[in-house]
Amino acid sequence: MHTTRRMAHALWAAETIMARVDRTARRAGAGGGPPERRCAYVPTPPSRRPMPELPDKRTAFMDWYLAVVDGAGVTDKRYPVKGMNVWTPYGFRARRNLDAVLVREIEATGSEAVEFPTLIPATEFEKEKEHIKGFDAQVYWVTRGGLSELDIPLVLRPTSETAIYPIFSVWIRSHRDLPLNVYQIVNTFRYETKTTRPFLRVREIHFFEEHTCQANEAHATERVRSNLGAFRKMADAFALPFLPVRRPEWDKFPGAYYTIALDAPIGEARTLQLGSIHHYRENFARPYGIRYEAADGSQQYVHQTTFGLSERLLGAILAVHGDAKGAVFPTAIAPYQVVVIPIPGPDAGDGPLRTAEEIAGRLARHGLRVHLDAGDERPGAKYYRWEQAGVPLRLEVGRREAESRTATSASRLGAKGRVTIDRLEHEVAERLAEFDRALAERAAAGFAAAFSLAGSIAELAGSTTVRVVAWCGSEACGHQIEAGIDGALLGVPEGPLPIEVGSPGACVACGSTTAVRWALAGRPL
RNA sequence: GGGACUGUGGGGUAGCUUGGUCCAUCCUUCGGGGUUCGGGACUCCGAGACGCCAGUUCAAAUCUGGCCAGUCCCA
Repeated sequence: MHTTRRMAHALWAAETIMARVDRTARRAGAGGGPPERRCAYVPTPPSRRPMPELPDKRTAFMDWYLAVVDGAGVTDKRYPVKGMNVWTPYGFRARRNLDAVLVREIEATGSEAVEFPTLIPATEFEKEKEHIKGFDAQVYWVTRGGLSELDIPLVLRPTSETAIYPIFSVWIRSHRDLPLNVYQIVNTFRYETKTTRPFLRVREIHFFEEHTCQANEAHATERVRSNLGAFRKMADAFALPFLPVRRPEWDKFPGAYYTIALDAPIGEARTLQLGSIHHYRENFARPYGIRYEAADGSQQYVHQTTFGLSERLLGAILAVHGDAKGAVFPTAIAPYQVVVIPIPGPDAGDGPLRTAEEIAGRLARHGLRVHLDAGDERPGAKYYRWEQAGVPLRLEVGRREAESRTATSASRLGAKGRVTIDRLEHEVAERLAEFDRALAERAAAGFAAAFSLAGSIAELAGSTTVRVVAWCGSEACGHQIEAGIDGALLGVPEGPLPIEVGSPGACVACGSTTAVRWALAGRPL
């Protein structure tokens, strides 16, 4: 069996992790520490060696990104299927925290969780012509059940429109059933042929998708706006600046009336699509027969929207916030918001450890995600490790601190200080808030510097920022712009531009002055 | 879809040209002992690999073929 050895490796890895968890659990049991020690998985990068020098983020972005992801210990890439990675306990904490923010914000807009099956009959999948054409080359097929061929093959959902809409058509009878706003967080599958990257391009996608049905086009447009508002709040929580952009016709979601992509610039003219919001009009409602009886007795098709996000959002957070020391997690999703490190020392006794335990216990009871690192490593090694892992705040307790009832604090962004144990909860909350503010400022500065105006096609060559260009809207001109930047015409921003550029004059491609608007051009990852 | 290249312990590698010196090198990692502990400690002992299948040969990590997996470039 060709997979035997690699599967053995995978099993090995699983056993290693389980052994580590057991060991940690045993230690915690013996020590009787705070509850956080029960599953204190310390992210252990496959190699700690290359850390003194990460590749340069600006000039070798992808090398840097892969090293950061490795060092953060959030995923294990050794699973023997390309593009399918393992979430480690540490990484899964980040994902769960991220999902919690998505759920909170989407439910605040009146959406409810559902879950549809993973497999879709080919007959349903093929109902929407444009849609199947868009996904043709990317779907996994299930053609056998046990030993027999299936009479109707099944697809592993690449997205769930065609799984959900047949059911919508029986759920919806009357205008009183509208609007219908539901979302699910499930895994979807796309057979990527290009190189896969952890979180950014994967074959098994951890997918958030909202599907809604509205009475008419205006209501659907309103839902798109509402989704955009919800995403703004999510992005705020992650300190992640982005720009909503209406994709050009040739780049919209298959079957959509229009697509609004949520793009984040990540340096050197590169952009990362964080998610997308689609207005389908009646394009799916017609083939799937999703109709309702209006108040006046007439039969109407619903207008649908969808809103999709994935773990790529986590990749973007790592990509945007990470720096020369490794990952940086905003407190909203940090697996551990605070790590407490006791510093034993020859004449310190057990004061530092006891004080560190007290601190960790109190912060945990206060509702913070805190980790006590009382392992055998030397303090310096722990500092490096938790910096790589992106923990926002570190508290150090040595002899001096234990004696003076304080802790030394060090923000992942560099700010050092001291907290007094009397006012521990309050002061730590303050430090975390400061950290989030500083992180947002740093990201905002990067965002502001990520765009510039290009007055001609020639100027696009070798761009190091995302370019703002005047565009007449024609596809031919769009492709000329794409050739000029060796990337993509991202589309027309929804709302204000990120930089002040006045009003557009003539299209940079054809020189036309009619229907000219500002558009963005960049190199999507 | 077309082409080029790569596959050695958990991670990174040396060895491959010219088969034998290889019960496979070095770093890291992992387990155990001891000394340590305020920015990646040291030391002693131990563990772990030639992608898979065939072929050639006295002898294969090394040569040949097929397969599998992956990377890059082009479309």
